[in-house]
Parts: sequence; C-alpha cells; structure tokens
Amino acid sequence: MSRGSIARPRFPDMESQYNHKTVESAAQTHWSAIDAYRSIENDPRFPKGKYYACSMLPYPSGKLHMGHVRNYTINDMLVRYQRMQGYNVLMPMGWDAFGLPAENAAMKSKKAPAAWTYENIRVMKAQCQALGLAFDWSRELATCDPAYYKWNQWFFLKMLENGLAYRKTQIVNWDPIDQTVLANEQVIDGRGWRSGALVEKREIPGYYLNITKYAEELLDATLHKLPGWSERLRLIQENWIGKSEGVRFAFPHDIKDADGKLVQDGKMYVFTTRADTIMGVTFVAVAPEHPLAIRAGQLNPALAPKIDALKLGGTTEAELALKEKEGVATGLFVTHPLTGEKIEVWVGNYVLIIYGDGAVMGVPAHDERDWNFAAKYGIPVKTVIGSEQLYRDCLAVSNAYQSATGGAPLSPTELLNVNWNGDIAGQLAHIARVSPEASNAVVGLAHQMRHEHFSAERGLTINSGKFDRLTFQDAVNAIAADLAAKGLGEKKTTFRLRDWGISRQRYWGTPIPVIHCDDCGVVPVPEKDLPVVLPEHHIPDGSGNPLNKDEAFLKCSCPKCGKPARRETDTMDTFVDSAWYYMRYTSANADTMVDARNDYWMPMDQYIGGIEHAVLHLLYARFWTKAMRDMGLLKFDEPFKRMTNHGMLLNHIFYTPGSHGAKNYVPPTDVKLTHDEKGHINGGTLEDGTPVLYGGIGKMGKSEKNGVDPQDLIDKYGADTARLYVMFVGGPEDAAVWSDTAVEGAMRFLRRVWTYCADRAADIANAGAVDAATLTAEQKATRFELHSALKQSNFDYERQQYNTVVSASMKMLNALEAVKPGACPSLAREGASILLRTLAPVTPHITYKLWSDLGFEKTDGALLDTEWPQPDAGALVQDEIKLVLQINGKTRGEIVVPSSADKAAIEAAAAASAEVAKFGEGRAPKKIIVVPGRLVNVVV
RNA sequence: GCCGGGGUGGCGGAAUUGGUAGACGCAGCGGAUUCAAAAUCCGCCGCUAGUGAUAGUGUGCGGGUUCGAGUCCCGCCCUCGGCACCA
Repeated sequence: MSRGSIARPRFPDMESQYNHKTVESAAQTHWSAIDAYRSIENDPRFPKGKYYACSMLPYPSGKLHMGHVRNYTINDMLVRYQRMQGYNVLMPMGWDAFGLPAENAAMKSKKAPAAWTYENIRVMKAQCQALGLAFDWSRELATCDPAYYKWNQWFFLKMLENGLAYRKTQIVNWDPIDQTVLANEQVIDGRGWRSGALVEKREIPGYYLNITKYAEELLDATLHKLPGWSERLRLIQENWIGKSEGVRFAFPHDIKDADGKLVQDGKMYVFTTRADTIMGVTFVAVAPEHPLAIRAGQLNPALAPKIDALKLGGTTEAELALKEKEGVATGLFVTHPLTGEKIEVWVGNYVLIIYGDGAVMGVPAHDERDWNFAAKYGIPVKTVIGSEQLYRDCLAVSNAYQSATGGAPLSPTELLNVNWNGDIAGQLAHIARVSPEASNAVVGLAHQMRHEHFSAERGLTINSGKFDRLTFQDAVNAIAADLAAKGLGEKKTTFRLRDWGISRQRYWGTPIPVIHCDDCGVVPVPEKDLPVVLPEHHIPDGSGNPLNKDEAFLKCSCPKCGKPARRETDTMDTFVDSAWYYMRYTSANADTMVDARNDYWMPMDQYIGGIEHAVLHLLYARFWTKAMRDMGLLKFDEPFKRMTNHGMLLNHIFYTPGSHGAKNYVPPTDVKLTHDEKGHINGGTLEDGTPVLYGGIGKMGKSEKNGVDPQDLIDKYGADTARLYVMFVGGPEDAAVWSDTAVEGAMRFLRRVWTYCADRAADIANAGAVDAATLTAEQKATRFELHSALKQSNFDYERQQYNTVVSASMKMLNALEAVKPGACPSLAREGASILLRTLAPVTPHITYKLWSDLGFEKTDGALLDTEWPQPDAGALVQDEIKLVLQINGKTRGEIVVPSSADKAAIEAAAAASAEVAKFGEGRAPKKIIVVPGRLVNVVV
C-alpha cells in the first residue's frame, strides 16, 4: 500500500514534484506577456460592471514588510475573486514618496531623499511583482513626481481662491539647535529627539484648510451614510469630529488693559456642555496665554513667571488628563452672569488657548478635573445637581435630624452643601452629639454624592434658586434663555475637529505655490507656472530646510508687479498627497486633476488599510472629496463605500539585558526557545548558549528586531506559500502572531495539492462529468464533503474571512485524497476543478500552472476569468442525517434518522433512544425540542 | 483619565451569529516506509479520574435569562489600540 508501490500515471509535460521557482516564474512570465491585469473602463468582457479595490499606498521605506504582504494579498484575493465573479476590477499601486523618513535617511547616509526614494521604489515594486499581485502597473504613481504634485498645488490654489485655504499663525514645536520644526513624536520629554535641546513653542505663519466647514456633513455621513465601515471605525471618527452642544456665555468684568480699555470689551467668554451646573461655578480658569492672564502678569509682575511656568508640558488630551492640575490665582474677579457673585479668575495649566475661548468655568462639585483643582487650592465647592433619590434621602435625613434635635429642619441644600474642604469633621461631630443616626446618614450621603456627582448620569438641579428641580435639558434651556435675555450668552454647537494645518517647514514635500513680494505681500503662483518644481539634489543635514539656502529656488519675480520676490519654502503635509491619490489612479496621465474615467471607477468599492489611519488620512480624504465635489470636479459625496482595516502582524520579542536597563534586541530566528511547565515561552538561548530574556509579543518592527523579511520567505518557499500563510494565520482584521513552523505547514499543503493533481493527471484529463448514480457510498460521502466545503468557502469569500477560505480548501483536499488514482476519474476531475478555482485567488501561481497543465484551460478557459464554482444541490443531499441528542440540555449521544423524517418521527426516535432510557431515569419526556437538521433535546 | 477592540487547548485559530465547543493547521506522542536521515503516509491528541467502555468538568472571573449560552443581560479582572502635524 505504500506510495512507492503505486505505479504513478505520468502525464506529459507535468513535473511530479512541486517546484515553486519554476511554477512562479512561468506564471508571472505568462501574465506579463498577456498584460493580464490591465484594466480598461467599460471592458465588455465583464458584464457585471466595475469593482475598484485599493490598498493604502505604502511609504517606500526600503523593502516590503510582512504587513504589506498581508494587506496586498487581501486586496489581491478580493479582486481575483470579483473578477471570476464577472466584475471589471481595478487594483492600482503607487508610492507615498514624500515625507520625513527620507530626510532622516539622508542625514544618515548622505544620499539625497529623491535618489533614496526612487531606489526604494524600484526594490519594492520588484517585490510586489514577485508576490504575483494583480496590480495594474500602467496606473502607477509616486507622489514626489511633479506630474502628480502639480495637482496638489493646483487644487491648493483653487482652495485659496474660494476661501477654503487661508493663512494664519500656528504654534509649533521649535528646536533651537537644529533650527527646525519638530513633529510631536520627535519631542521626547520636552526635548528634541536629535539635538536634546529644550523644545520651544513658536508662533509662525502657515496655511490651513477649512475642514471644519464640513464638520457637520462629515459627522452626519459618518453616522448615516457609511454602512460599509465598521462600527468601531465610525466611532473613532465620530469622537474625532467631537460635536458638542452647549452654551457659550460671558462673565462680565471691568478689568482694564494698560491703555485703560476693557479687556475683551469686559466679557470673558466660556463654553460649557453642562450649562445646568452654571449655578455651581465657584471659580473660572483661563489659559496662560489668555488676555486676562497676560493682564494679571502685568498688574502683578511676581505672577508673570508663575503663569509662564504653566505653559510647560504636553497639550494632547491624554497628557492633559493625566498631568497634575496646577494653577495660579490672579487676584482678578469677574461677575457671575446669573447670581452677580464675584468669581476669582485663576490661570490653569489644563486650559488650552486653542480650544474654544481659552477659558473654562469651574464647577468643582460636578467636574472631576475642577474638583481636583479646587481641592488643591481650597476653592469652595457648591453642589447643584442631585438625583431624585438623593433628594428624597436628604429629606429623610433632615426629618431624622429634626426629630432627634427637636430643632428646625435642615434644608436639603444645607445638607448637600457640606463644605468638603472645610471642617467636615467639626460639622459632623455636632450632628453626632445630638443624633448618631443622622450623623451616619450624612456621612453616607457624602460618599454617595462623591460618586454621583461625577457620573455621566445627569440628575436634577438643586441649590440653584429659580432653576431648582429641573432635569438636565430643562435646566439648560432655562439658563440659556436667561443668559440670552441678559445679552450674555446663547446655545452653541462646537466641534473638536480643528482646521487642518498643512504647512511644514521641511524640504521633502510638495512646495506650497505662493510667492512673497515686499510690495504685494503673499501672491499665489499663476496656474500656468505650475508645477513649482522641488529641486531634487539637496541632502538635508538637520540644520533646517535646505530650500532656505537655495537661491536658484528662492529667486523669482512677483507675478503681480514683476519686482524681485522670494518663493515660499514651506512644503505641504504629506497627508495632502494621500488625500486624493486613489482618484489619480483612475485618471492616470490625465492633463487635468481627474477626468471622466474617475466617474466610472469612483466611488471606490473597497478600501483596505491599517486602522492607524482611522482618523487623519480617512477624514482628510473624505474632506478632499467633498471639496472637489463642491468645485464641480466630481459628483459623489463619499470616496470609500467599504473599508477593511487589516490587523497588525506580531512576533515574539527577545533581548539580552544591557547596561542601565537597556535592552539589546535579538531576532527571534536566532533564539532556541525554552518553555515553562505550562508550555509557554519564557526565554531562550543563542547559538553560543547565551541566555536571552522573553519580552512578550509585539508589533513587528525594526527597533525590536522581530520583523520577518518577506523576501526570505519568497526565496525559500515561494510567493504562494507566503500568501497562503498570511491568509491562513487569522482573520483579515485580527492581529496575528508569526510562526515559522506554520509556514512549513502552508508549504506542505501546496505540495499535497500538486501531488494530488499529478497522481490523477490522466484521470482528470480524460474524465467526463460526475454521474451521481454510479458513485459508491464512500465516493458519495467524499463528494458531500467537497461540496459542503465549497459552500463554506463561498460563504467566507463573501464575508471576506479568508482564513477559513483556506481551511475549506484543506478540507476539500483531505476528502478528495480518499479517492485513489484510477478509482473515480470523474470525481477526481470535479474535485480538482473546484479546488483549483477556490484556491486561485490565494495562490494564483500554482493554480494557474495546474489548471493549464491538466487541460482545464481548453475546456473552461483561463483560470483568471473562468466561472466561479457553485455547490451542487444534489451532492449536498443525504439519505440519513445525524442529529445530536440532548437530554435536559446535555449532549448524550446522537440519533440517525432519514433526512425526510418529520418532527413527530424525530420526537418518537428520540424518545425511544437508549440514552433517554439511561439518563432520563425512567421519567416520561415533558417536552421535546427539535432543531431541524441540528439536534433534538428531550426534557424529562 | 476618557473612548473603543479583545480574552476559547501547548500554539494560530473555527463555531454561517442561541443549538455537538475546539473545524482547519502548527507543535507533540505512537506507528509504517528507510541501512539511516529527510520527505511522505497512518493513528492519537482540552483537563481530571479510570487499563477500559465511560463519567465529571471546561470558552478570563462572579451572577442572571433560556429546554439549551463561547454567543444575550448585569457586575468585575486582565490585555491591546485611539485620544491633532511618524507615516
């Protein structure tokens, strides 16, 4: 029975062993010769219409990494599947070629960013081709190509024209030693990442795009018009846009500036979403840059350095939430707009000048941040919100107090207004003397209040004079109306979303097409002079933007008056490049930004990329689309109908300890693993026996040295194995951990596919269609397995769950191998025909070769465009079916019934079963539940 | 801190969405083939008890709903992301 004893029928021109190198080069040569992946608008070969699927364009960092392989294989499977379904597919590719890494690389290698970038593109393109990805390379683009960024500039000028782009000063991180602007991530503990210099905040002019004009539309579409986006992604965008409805109102004051004029016309504005708590304001806090803070510094010079000190520290929401709240009292007072009370102005390090009016009202009783601030500085707390229950409890305590003391009742307000910063103990001690019960009740209330006040639940107003006992919305309405009547405020909607600052004081980007003239000011470059070409020979050295020293670039004449002028040296944020590249693919080489072809392909049917782009890129792209729409360049509202966020690839991390707690990372491939008693990895040793420590599982990356080079995989196992592995390792949206041995398993499966086909080549070539009547029981069972797996595979293709598509193929092969060569040629043929087609999108090379070698191409056409297989209804019919038998919900066995059995017959069979006799303990069935085709549950 | 995703064997993961938990694969163990090894093929493989048939138990923890819960509800724990110019 051994394999060697079987006379293997040889087939002409077919190798008996799978050789990935010859198979893959043959397939790729063929596809290239027939230009297999060129997409043409309205191609009559594809009657079902277009299907545009695109991966986010990669940054050309040097080599592909496994994340790319996964991303592009998902994309490739999608379009290959859709093409076999009859759609006219488009899958283009390009390069996000501008950006900071090229400048950093230039500093290290002394190579110009342009040369470095183009070399990387060459290498990565070759790798894409080696992977057999079905890209239409005729539409390739690089964003650093003047033919591309010309349209960034053109559209920027259009935005300037209609007010969508404007110039204002912006606050940036400035490195005084390197003379350069730093990104937030380049600031580490307040110092520049290269120079170590203390980073300053500088105000410099820059260009902004008015994305907030579209905030309402973007939010509305996020919530209602993107059904193909995940809930999670929509939520991230919703939070980012951050709509909040509240009240903007003023605290009047008579604080005057040095010239004797009222500061800000005597009105200090704040915005709040909790207008129901305005009666609880006990202080106000302003940002260190706020006019009142500046004025306080002038009036009391001792305060100025203290106020300046509050400017330090990060400004992101996360940093603000975690940092210690600090402040300085100014000795200045404003007036509460409703009560007329004097309220002291503080300067707080948690108030940002860039948010709203740069000032907040302080309600310590109902805002945890204000609470912490007030507790630290002894600011009074005034409670103005309580739940109905709390209100009733107060009355009960008051009554208890009254009956205990025989004195006057305590009002709920009195009870609730225990001053938490004052002598609570003293107050309680007094109550305790007269009534121990009341004392306990008060302590309990204090705890409960602490909990309730800061919870999201909005209770009733109390202690609020004429606004007492109102629900949240009623209180806001009443208070807003009163403020409006006094001319001091109104309801307002604000967004967290801010306008998009696109100016970068960097070299390697799209030049902003404006000219500075001493007489005319800032003048746009005329359209006919576009593109403003970036000189490509500079090698940045870290001392600021080389364009600032490039006289040839700088020197120009003013387009308005003709006098000598200076060119702008700021370049655009690279998110501008990626905001619309997917539309340039559709209109490759057009002499306009986009042309009619864009109307054919867009909106995109499927976009694929990492979740890390959930906000910036995706929001900018959506904004850009709407801006183009409003300028009449296109007719749709949203660019991406469906969005898939593939998960990260992870790997184990190992290191040897260095001095001062440093970690010397070691590639996992160099480590011989050790395991603890439960079988978990807990460390390992190097070749020479040096012990290494286990650092857990983390994202594949250069710094941890735990990346896997796809090139090694392709060389050793071939592209098909690499593709099969990355699809099999987990669902497209899940994170996946790398495993070397699992790659071997993927290779093993492909060898078995090859061997199966080679051993049955003669059967397959000569067989006709399956005649179900002539099959043996075993062959019928095999065919049932085959078509069941096909059904699963088709289901999973539709829901893009590619890991189980692969396992379905494995199930097919497991079943088909039971039919030995020569035993049933028709079934062998049907099996190969289905298996090769379901595998084609995953492993296109081996399936191409087997499909053509076995002669399917002659009967069914090229695999790329052949018809997608459907399960045969007849093959899925069984004479008898097994049902799970449960007794009282516990699985106890199974019963076999004819597939035609009705509910009564199944109930009877179940009741009569040995299991019911055994586990039912002689009791008669009370109830029998039948789930058709699945199980029967007998309740006794 | 706030918001979100996720916890299933030694490992990656499945369970067509309330119906046999662990499909498929990796690793491991036993066997066949081989002079030997590689490769390949066959079998076993959640945990506990038992030689065994079998029984009990089991999807992060604690409750609940249901004939039936990995799946639904309530309360926790852990973990990974996001929270404005790295792409």
